[in-house]
Amino acid sequence: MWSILYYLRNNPEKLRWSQRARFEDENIIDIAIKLDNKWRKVKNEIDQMKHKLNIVSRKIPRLKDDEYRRAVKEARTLSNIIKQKEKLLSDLSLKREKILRSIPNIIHESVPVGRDETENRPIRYWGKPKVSKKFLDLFLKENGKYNVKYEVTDQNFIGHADLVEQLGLADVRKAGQVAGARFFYLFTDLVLLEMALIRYAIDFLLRKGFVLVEPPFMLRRKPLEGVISFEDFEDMIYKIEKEDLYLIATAEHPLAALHMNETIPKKDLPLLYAGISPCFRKEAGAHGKDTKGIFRVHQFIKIEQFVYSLPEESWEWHEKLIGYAEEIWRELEIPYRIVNICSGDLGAVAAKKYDLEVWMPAQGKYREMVSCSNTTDYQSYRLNIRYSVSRGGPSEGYVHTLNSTAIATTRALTAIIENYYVPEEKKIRVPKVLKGYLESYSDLLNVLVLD
RNA sequence: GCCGGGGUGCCCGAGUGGACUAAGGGGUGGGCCUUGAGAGCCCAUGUCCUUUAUGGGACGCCCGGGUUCGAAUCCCGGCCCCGGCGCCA
Repeated sequence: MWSILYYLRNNPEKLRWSQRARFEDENIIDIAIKLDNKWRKVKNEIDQMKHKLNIVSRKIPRLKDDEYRRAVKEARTLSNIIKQKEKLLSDLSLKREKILRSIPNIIHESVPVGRDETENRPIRYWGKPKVSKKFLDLFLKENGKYNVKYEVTDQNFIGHADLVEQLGLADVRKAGQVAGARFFYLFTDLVLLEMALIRYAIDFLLRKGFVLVEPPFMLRRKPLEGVISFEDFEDMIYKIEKEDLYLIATAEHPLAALHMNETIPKKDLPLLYAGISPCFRKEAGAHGKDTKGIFRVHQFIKIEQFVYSLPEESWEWHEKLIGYAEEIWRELEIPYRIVNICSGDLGAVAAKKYDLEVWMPAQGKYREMVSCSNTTDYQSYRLNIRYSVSRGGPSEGYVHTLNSTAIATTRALTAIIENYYVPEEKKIRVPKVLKGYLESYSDLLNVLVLD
């Protein structure tokens, strides 16, 4: 049974608590309960009337003359009453479904309760960030109370936006003229580095047992509604004019839709998919944020981890997915921290979310590179994805779905650029794990150095 | 884009206005049989509702409307798939 409906009928207090933790309307739960009860009552009434009608209707072909006419008349009357009542029911049913779907995912107990991103909780650190003196206070204020090693330096780091321009790696200004803000042209070195990142992430996930998928880059509204919430539509989704098609904002969307309306045999779970796709985002809710460079852009390429799991295994998988992302960033040798996103900052879809934030020396901050969510049955309910004991058997419940970034190219590039820039040489060193992918181009590289 | 054919359960496939069961086969789960396996036989195998019943009921044949006492079946609109033509990286 869908968890929202289960708790609505058996333990509504849990839903009220979740709503409170999210700083969202608690009354919606009681409205939903009332609507659900009313709907069930009316449905039951109609079912009984339909039963009567079916009995009359079925005997009609065996009747003659007066009996026949009487029965038809009775059936007609019943039929009309039912039709009227059904209008009420379909109305109720729509309202009920709408309100049920508007309830955000139930937050997990381990999610810190907090109002906004300032209350997100760092849970572990890796690496030793180099902190410029001018950022030290800020750094300590945010991270000082946690177990973090760091190194104070006199060095003044240059931001990636300035670097790519100075080194001729990208042209954001020209892209602005031809496409608008938050677009970019990347040139040889950066494109090759991007390709290397992609190849690296793909190879990494293939070794972990993921099935590599290139999904549709556009989706119809129906499947998209199953994987994102209404706000997401407004804030991030581009629509194709005059068609029922939307550009995907991440491979998560088509990967979740891959098993739409299916019942998956238990023994096939978990299903692990590594998606590769471009991602298109309006970034509508981000005016003025990260306007320079290629940190926050309208399009990028992303390698995404996506898992369908049994409900009882999804929390284990959540830890594994963030673990894989961490492995990737450890291998790239860039300091990071893992943040447990607090209740108020959690989107409607996720029950719990970890961000992996890497150290950006020029900003003096950790910045999000990876977002790893357990969406439990939020998406699987909407997309009708269940699991069963055996192939073709009756379903036992909804699967859980999880998603996590492996590598989002433009962001990963900014992290590499800032962390691997060697000012004395005006060069960018290539992380060890990527060298193998770039060796064959070594004589063509202008700014990247393989050592 | 145009013309033609099609969409039935987990799969194949019958059914073109009314049998209180969507035939039949396959798959899957369980049982019987067997020293064990296989074969064979039996049962089960969509969703929802029902103040919980070895119970009862509604719905379900691509989606949405309509006609009818009654629709998988007839009508209208949409989506998708296959074939042919056109266009095309």
